[in-house]
Amino acid sequence: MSSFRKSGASSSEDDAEQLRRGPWTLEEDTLLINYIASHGEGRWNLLAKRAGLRRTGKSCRLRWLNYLKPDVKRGNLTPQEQFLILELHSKWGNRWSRIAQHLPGRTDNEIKNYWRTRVEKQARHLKIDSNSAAFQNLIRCNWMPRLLQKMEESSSVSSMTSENLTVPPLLDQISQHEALTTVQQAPRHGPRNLNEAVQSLHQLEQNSDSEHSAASSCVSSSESMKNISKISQFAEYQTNPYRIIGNNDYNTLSKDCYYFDNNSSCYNMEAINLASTSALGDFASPVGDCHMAENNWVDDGFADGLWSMGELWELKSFH
DNA sequence: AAGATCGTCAACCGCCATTAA
DNA sequence: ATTAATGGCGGTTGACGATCT
Repeated sequence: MSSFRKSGASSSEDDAEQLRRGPWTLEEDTLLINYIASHGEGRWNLLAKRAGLRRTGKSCRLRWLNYLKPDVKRGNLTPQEQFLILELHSKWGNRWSRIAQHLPGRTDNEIKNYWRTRVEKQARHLKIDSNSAAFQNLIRCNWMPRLLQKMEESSSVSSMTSENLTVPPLLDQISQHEALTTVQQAPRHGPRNLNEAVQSLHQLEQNSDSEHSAASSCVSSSESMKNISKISQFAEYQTNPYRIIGNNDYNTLSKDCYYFDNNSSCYNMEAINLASTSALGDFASPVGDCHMAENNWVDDGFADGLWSMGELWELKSFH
C-alpha cells in the first residue's frame, strides 16, 4: 500500500518509476507467480521489471520467498516446530535464517515473528530479560518439556511406551551426532514416588543457600529450574512416572537425552532424568517478584498450554 | 457502541557479503 | 583491482483484526 509507510521515494528516479510499496495485490502476486513459473527465480530487479511489477527486486524476492513460493507452509507452528525453534535459538541466538533451514516450509520471517510475539512476550510478562539465564531456563524446563508432552500426545500415543518414543521428524534433522555423544552420560534415575521426590526437594532447599547467584552460573540456575519443574509434576508423577520423567527435565533432555537410535529412530525417555541436585531457591525469588501466579502461562496461550505458574507455587507451598 | 489497547504478521529498511562487469 | 548490482540477513515498522474497557 502506498500509505504503508510514508514514501521515501523522493528522488526523481523513484517518482518516475512509481515504485509501489505495502501489501501485494492479487494481480501483483499473479504476475510474479506467472513470471517465475516460466522464467525461474533470481535477478530480482530484472525480474521485477520484466514481470511488469512496479516493485523493487527485494520486495519481489521477499514476497516470493515468504509467501508465494509453493512450499511455504502456512498456519500455526506445530509443537515439534516450536520445540525446534526454542532449541535452535538456544544454540544459535537470533540466527533466524539458519534456524529456518531446519524447519522446512517455514521462513525466517515467520520464525522471527514467532519468537518476538510469543516467546519474548512471555519474558515481558514475567519481567525477565528474554536473554537472561533465568528465562532460558524457564524455557528449557517448562516450555520445552510441555511441547515434548504435546508431541508425545499427538503422535501415536497408543504405541508409545516408556522405552520408545518416535522421534519427531524435525528433531531427527538436528544434532543426532551431538545427542549420541552425550546421551550416555545421563543419569537414569529419579524419585520413584512422591515421598522420595519431596525428600529430594527438601535436600535441595537445604542446599539452596549456596546457590543464589543464578545469573552468575547458568548451570546453577538451570538446575534450580529443573527442580521447579520437578515440583510441578509430583502429583502427576504418581500416576504416570514415565511421562513425567520424559517431559520434565529439559536441561538434561536437551544436552543428554536426544537418545537417537540410528536403527530404530527412537530415543529413550528413560535417559531423561529427574535426579538433579541443586537449589530451588535461586529462581524462586525472581518468580515471586514477577507475580508469576497471575501470569498463567496456560491461559496466556503460551505454547498452547504450558505450566500454570500458580500451580508451581501451589506445589511449592504444599512442600 | 465506541474508543483504546494489544497481538500478529507482512513488508520495509539498513547493513554486509558476494558476485558480475 | 575496483565498483556497482544483487542477494541475504536481522531489526523494525505499521496495518489491521481481536479484545478490552
